[in-house]
Amino acid sequence: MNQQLYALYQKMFQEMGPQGWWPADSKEEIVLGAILVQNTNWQNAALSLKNLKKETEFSSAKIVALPLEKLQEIIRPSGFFKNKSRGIHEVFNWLLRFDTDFIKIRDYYGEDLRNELLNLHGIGEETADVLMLYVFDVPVFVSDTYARRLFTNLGTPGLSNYQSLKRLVNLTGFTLTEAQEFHGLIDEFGKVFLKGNKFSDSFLAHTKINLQKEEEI
DNA sequence: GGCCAGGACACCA
DNA sequence: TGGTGTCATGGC
Repeated sequence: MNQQLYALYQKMFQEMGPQGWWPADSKEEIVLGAILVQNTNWQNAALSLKNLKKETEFSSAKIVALPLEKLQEIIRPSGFFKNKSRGIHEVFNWLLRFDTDFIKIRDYYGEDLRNELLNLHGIGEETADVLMLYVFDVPVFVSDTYARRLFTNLGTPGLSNYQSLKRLVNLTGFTLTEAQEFHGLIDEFGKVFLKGNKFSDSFLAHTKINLQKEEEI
């Protein structure tokens, strides 16, 4: 376990409290939200989710049965509706091959689950990790933009893309709940303190973490 | 009226 | 492997 990393998590949790990510009533809703929120804000994703719930009750069979044009119309508020509609159809067809049984899917693919997710159209590195963390209950690190900006501010150089931070972080020793909270805390922190260079005003202003250095030791 | 928000992908060198 | 253009909406 990386003590610096866990100490950071504890400090953020003490300051900000539990974030309760991911906000949803079902695993299916999390899958949909994860795709719909790509490169937009949660408010827009929520509009599409509201439409989808009204139309399908988040039933896998009903979602897959929706004509592509109809699905596009329903999710229009969250943007990129052509790409996202294709992704939703592809992912839910995949889920239906396992009767939308998420435990069965995780047990079937095991260590290959993340790669299997990446093979689905519309699921990239970040969304794959989000699904691992909140849908398949695997304690992984989501190395998203806010995470990279946070660790850059904390003193880790060279975080130019998703993999650059992802490969420096492993959450060994974190429970599932802690890993889920960690991602929520990082993103909520980002919304408050990483816009307009307000990091120096935050409670982490004097915290230093160089994960690269840690890796070399 | 431009900028940004809880990215992914095709294409290129 | 890594960089760039494109996809689109809603709120400020």
